[in-house]
Amino acid sequence: MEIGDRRPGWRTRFAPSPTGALHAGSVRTALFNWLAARATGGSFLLRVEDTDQGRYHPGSELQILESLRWLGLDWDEGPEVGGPHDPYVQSLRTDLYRLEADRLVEIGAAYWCTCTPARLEQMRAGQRAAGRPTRYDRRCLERREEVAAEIEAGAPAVLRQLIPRGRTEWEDLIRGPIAFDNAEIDDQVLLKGDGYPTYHLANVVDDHAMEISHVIRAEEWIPSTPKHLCLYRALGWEPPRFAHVPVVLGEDGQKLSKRRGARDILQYRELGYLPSALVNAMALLGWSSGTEEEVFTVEELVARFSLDRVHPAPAVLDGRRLDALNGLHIRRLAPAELAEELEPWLPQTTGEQRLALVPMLRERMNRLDEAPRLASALLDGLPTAGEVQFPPKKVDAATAAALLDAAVGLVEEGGLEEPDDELVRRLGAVLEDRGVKRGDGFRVLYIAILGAPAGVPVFQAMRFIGAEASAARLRAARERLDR
RNA sequence: GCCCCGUUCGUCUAGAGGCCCAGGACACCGCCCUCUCAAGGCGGAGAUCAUCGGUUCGAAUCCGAUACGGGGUACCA
Repeated sequence: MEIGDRRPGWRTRFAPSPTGALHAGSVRTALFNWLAARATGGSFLLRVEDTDQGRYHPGSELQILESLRWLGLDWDEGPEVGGPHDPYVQSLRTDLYRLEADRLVEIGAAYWCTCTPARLEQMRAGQRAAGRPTRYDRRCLERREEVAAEIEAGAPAVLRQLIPRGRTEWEDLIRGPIAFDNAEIDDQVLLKGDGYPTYHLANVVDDHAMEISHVIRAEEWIPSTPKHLCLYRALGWEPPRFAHVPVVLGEDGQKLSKRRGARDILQYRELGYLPSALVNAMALLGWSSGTEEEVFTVEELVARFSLDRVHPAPAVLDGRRLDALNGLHIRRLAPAELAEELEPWLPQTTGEQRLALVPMLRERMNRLDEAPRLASALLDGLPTAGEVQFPPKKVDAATAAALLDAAVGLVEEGGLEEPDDELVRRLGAVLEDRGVKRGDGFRVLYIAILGAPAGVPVFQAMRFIGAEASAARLRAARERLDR
């Protein structure tokens, strides 16, 4: 690295509004912000944007914090941890917005408006009918004295941004240059009738106050970025860099939305996904390492992440790929770690039991919720015979009987102390003598021990349930043959 | 309607003028390994690089138009 090439760490932020749970789309945006901060040795801030009282959803703030915590996206400043720019909740910062709003009025970058919603609606309907863009017609800008008098008399009013003439452009970190003709930009409401700021004002004031260096947000914000840039300019502030990340689409190709059944990110925990796998999968939506590696721990992502490797097209979260990735992450866990992850899924077990189960389960599951099914015959007893064909195909009853007899004898003599290879050899000999393939013949043992022709390795299973239980199950199967 | 963003195998993507009659991953199929099922290894199938037209000796890569998809167009964020 050359001298002068050192860039200071980025200050990024995730600014959710507490209107509901987080879904994969919003979490992916949070993740990119977090990764960008961590990758550059900067800071990641969390800010609650609760300026819309109408849409406030009680409890969702805690849900959001828990989601981020579960995924390991820790914040350096924000709710609960505080920081030099406290508070990190917009409803507690209204004085600040009011102050800057007054400044904007003074310098002529904003004006008060008393138009009623009904008039605005009528105005837009007319514009639309005429094939023109829908923008505020600045009626109140032209009648300032009247407006002032109306407000004096107690009329409700909003503050509008006065968009200057010209062009507004910026170099988007993901999309390159983007330009808007200011004539296309509406005179955005900055302060609502209830005194709260809109996102547009609050976001600019806070990002500046909190010294955010890079605004990484979803692409739906592209059309309002010029408004924000105009605000920065009017206030005399240097704007941050902008990066608009692509949206995440559902498997139906539509944008994820709560309305269309996008699931709360915490539901993935309930479904048996590991946070590291989810983070890995979300990082791969739009971002790629540039190498052929794709399975990454969170630390590996931090070491590799860079915003300029983000692809601008929307991406679909593929459940099958997530499952496969989750399986890979499960297999990457140390046995003790997996045993611990399994606790909620196998509540009837001890830690020691789970550790013994891990070698049997780890290659066989992509999601933790598969553990109960895989371990059921070992923990809950043999399932009822049901539909299973016994003896299985390609195995005659006499061979099955001989195999089971041999197995019972072996188990009772303490044969389970022997290594697998030895057991396979000794029981396999019984089958070979009768011309039955081991693979076919051993299904008899699987059905006897697990109640199904396939499952976790049968000798390991027998050791887990113990010699006594194993012998009992083998005998029960032997008796079934006689009936 | 108006504005903006996007478009490579079913899905996620690599690709920044010749290395690409396009590479990887998931899913799918086959083989190997093997006490079953998996896991793992190897191989296969799968993309006229949205379309059309330019630029160029040469284009997935540059330019333009069109189509399609997405987003915005609120006193929501």
